[in-house]
Amino acid sequence: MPPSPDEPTTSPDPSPGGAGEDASMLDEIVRTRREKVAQLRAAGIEPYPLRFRPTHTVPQIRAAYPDLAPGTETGDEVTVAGRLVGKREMGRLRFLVLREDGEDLQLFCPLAALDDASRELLDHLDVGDWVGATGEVMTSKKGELSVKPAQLTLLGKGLRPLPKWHGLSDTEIRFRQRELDLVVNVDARRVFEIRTATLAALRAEMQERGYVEVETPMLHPIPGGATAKPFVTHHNALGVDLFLRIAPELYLKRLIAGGMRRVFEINRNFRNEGMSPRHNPEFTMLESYAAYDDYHDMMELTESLVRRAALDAVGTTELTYEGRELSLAPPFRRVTLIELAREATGRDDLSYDLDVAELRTLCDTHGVGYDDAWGPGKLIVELYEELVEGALWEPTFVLDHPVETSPLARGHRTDPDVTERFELIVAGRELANAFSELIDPVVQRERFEAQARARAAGDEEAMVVDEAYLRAMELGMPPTGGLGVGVDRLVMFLADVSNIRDVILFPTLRPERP
RNA sequence: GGGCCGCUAGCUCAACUGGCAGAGCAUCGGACUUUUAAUCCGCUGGUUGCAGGUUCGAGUCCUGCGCGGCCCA
Repeated sequence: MPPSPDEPTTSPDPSPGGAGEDASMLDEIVRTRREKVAQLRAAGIEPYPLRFRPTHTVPQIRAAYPDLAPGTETGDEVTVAGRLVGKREMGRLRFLVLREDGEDLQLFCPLAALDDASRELLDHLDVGDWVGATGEVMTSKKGELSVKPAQLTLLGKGLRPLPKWHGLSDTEIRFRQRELDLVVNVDARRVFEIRTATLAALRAEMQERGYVEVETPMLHPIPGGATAKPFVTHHNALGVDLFLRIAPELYLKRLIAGGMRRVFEINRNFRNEGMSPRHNPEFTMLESYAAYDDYHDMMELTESLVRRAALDAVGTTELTYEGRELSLAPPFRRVTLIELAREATGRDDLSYDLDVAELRTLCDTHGVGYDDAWGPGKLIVELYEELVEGALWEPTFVLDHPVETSPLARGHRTDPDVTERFELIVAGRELANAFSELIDPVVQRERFEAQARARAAGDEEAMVVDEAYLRAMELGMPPTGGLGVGVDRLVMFLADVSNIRDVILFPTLRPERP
C-alpha cells in the first residue's frame, strides 16, 4: 500500500523510537520495558543470556515434595526456571510465581536473602519474563511449596504484557498467536498434549504390528489417491507445476508392489476446498497398507488403533463428546451403506440397479440435492450421507460403497455392485476410510479412464490416469488392505473439542491485514 | 459463496430510545517481611475493526469493506 504523496515520509515503524505523543497503553508498556532492559544492561545484568542449567523442572520439584508441612525448611538447594506469571510485593518481601510445563512454583523472596544483583533484577522484573532461581526448597506459613532464592537470574526479558487472570478468550487471537494461548490457557496445552500422545499411540500400535513408517512425496506431478481439489505450486528449475498431495495412497501402494509388506505414513495432506469447523486445508492422516490383508483385517486394525489412542491419550475409551456419552470401545457396529439408505428412505427395494430417474425422484422426496452427472451409486451415497451419516453417533463401520464412488477399491467378493470398502463414522463424522485394495491393473485402468471421462465432463474432483501407478500395479501386487485415519478428528474426540482449529497449533487463517 | 452474530483501553467487559466513552485487573508512583487474583493510597491509559453517510450530536442508525465465530452450500 503506497503512502499518500502528501504525507511526510517517516519511519515505516510506528513503534517507539520517535517520541510518540499520543502513545497507547501498549506502547507505554513496551517502552517502559525497553527502558528496563537498558537499565539492567547498565547494571551489568544481561537480559538475554546464553544458557542456564536448572537442576529440576517445576513439575519435578512439585513431585519430589508432595506434602511438606507449613513452615518447613528442607535445606535442599535447587535451581529452577520458568516464566514469571505472578508477582506479589509486600514491602521487603516478594512472592514470584514461576510456571513451567503447565505447573506453577512460588519463589519466596525476602530481599535480605538475595545478593545485590538479584535485588537489582527483582526491581526490574515483569510478569512474562523468563526467570531462573537458585535456593532452598521450603514451605510458607500457609504451606505453599516454594523456593527461597539466594540468587535470581534473568533468562529472557519480555517486552509485551501477558493477559492476566481473565485469560484470553478472543478466538482469533488464540489461533493467530498460539504462543499466547499456550502461556495463558492451561486447556490449550492439554489439547496438544492429547494430540502428542495420540500420535505416539498410533505409531506404537503400527510398529508393534510390524508396519514400517515411511515418507512419500508431498509434491506430486499429478494429484491422486483421493477425490479432492489440489493446491498447485511451481518448481522453477524443472519448469513444471506440481501439486501438494491430497493423499499418499498411490505411492504407498507402489511400496507394497515393491515388496514392502506393511507400511504406514503419518503426515499432512492438502485439500484446496472450503474451510469449516471440521476442515482445515492441511490436515494429518495416518495411512497404512498391509500385504495379504482385506478390509475385515482393516476393521480389526482400526478398532485397535482407536482403542489404543484413547487409552494412551486420555486413559479411557468412555468419553464425553459435545455433552454426550461416546464409547470408543470395540467392537464397533457393522452395517452396509445400502441397508442404512433403505432404512432412511423406507424403501426396502432400494438398490444400485434402480433407474437414475427413480433415484432422483427419491432424492427430491427427501430434499437431497444432486448433480445431473451422477449415476445410481453416487445418488444412493448422497442419500446416505444426507439422511444417515450425521446421525450415527456410536462408532459404526459403514460397509460396501458403490464402485462409482470408489475407484481404488476392489469389487466386493459376492456383490458386483459394490466394493469392499468401509468408512468408520463417529459422532456423525468420517473418522476412517479403508478398502480391500484393487490390485488388478486392467480393472484399475478402466476405473481411471471412467474417472478421466468424468473429469473431462467437468468434475474437478475426479481422478487423473496415473501411469506410474498403473506400471507399478502391472509389476504385480499381492492382496492388500489399506486404511486411512483422520488424526485431527480423532484428537477432537479425545480432547472433546468441536472446532478442528483447536487441535491444530497454527490453523490456516486469512492473512492478517493490519 | 449465502445467512446470522461479534469486533469498545494490554486483558475481561459496561455504556437505556442517538446526548460528556466507563469499570475491574494490568501498567506507572507510593506504603507494607508469610502472600495466594495480597491489600491500601494516588496517577495514567481510547483512531469504539476500517471507510463513508444521516444527524445539532453516532460506540449506538444506514451503506460498503476487513477479520473472526456459528449455521447452510
